[in-house]
Amino acid sequence: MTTTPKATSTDSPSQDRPEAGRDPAACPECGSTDRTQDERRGETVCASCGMVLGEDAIDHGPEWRAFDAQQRSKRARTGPSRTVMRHDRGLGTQIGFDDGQGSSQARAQLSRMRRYHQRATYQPGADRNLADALTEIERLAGALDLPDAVAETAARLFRQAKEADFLHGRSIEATAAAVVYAAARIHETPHRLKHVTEAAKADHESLARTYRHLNQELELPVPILQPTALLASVASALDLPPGVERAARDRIETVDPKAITGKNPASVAAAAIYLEAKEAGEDRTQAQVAETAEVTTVTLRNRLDDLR
DNA sequence: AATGGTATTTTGCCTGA
DNA sequence: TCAGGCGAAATACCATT
Repeated sequence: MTTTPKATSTDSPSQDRPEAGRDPAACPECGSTDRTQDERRGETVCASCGMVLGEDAIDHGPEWRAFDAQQRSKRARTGPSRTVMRHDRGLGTQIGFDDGQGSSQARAQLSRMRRYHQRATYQPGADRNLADALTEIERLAGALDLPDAVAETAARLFRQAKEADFLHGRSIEATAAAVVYAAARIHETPHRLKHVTEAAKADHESLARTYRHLNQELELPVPILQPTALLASVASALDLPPGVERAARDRIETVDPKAITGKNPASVAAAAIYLEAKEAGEDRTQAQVAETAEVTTVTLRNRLDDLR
């Protein structure tokens, strides 16, 4: 699930609120939401105080300008960007359909070439599997609302898995689901394995097993799930102001790691949110917080003890 | 009604046959 | 692939505010 900063959109923009940090889009230095782009340096700077808010912006546009279609086709030296989401990385050859001139014999030959080429491109076996898997990965990423970058990582992982002969004796579906889950973990886009299972064409059991093996075989760079990664979704689901989330983050970061390691990160996040909501006068009941974090009130209370 | 405590059961993960 | 062990979490039930 992507985070929706709901609170900011409902704030009336006409009202001047100088407190920094209230609005996550505001400049942390002076609170202004105005910003300018310095395209030469690739920086985003605050319009009122000049603080650099973002660096190394990537210019995705072409390095030339075209003023009409003719110029465009002349100046475009490249095809679409290579993508891991196509089984041939978008680099395939296609035989054109322009067979307007030439004998009927030549036309027939072209048509035959096209047909054979088509068959050769989608060769049965390996690439066929890959294409199927990529389709499934895209479908899952869509169903789970995952960003494109995650889907691309998933696709890359699947290629890796294939290279490593991981697929032998395993279902495409389970592996596809496993790489999607792995990619979500790698990108710290919190997603419960349970949710992936629901969207996947594989049962929880085999998915978990496949993921575990995948993790071992490819030695995936999966970071351990930090409670802080879950704060945003919990806070926004409870309609809490951004300040609560920030305070909760601080609290988790300053607590003795020994107190919370090995504990369900969702429960830690829930406890921090509960405490800070109360602190901010935005009381939520334990039951409410526990429910949104998908833990029980008992667990929540245990984490409250750990945090205080 | 919300919070907090406790005993017991369930669950998930790991390990080693 | 299975059993067994383990800690964490859930469940059920209680008391206190």
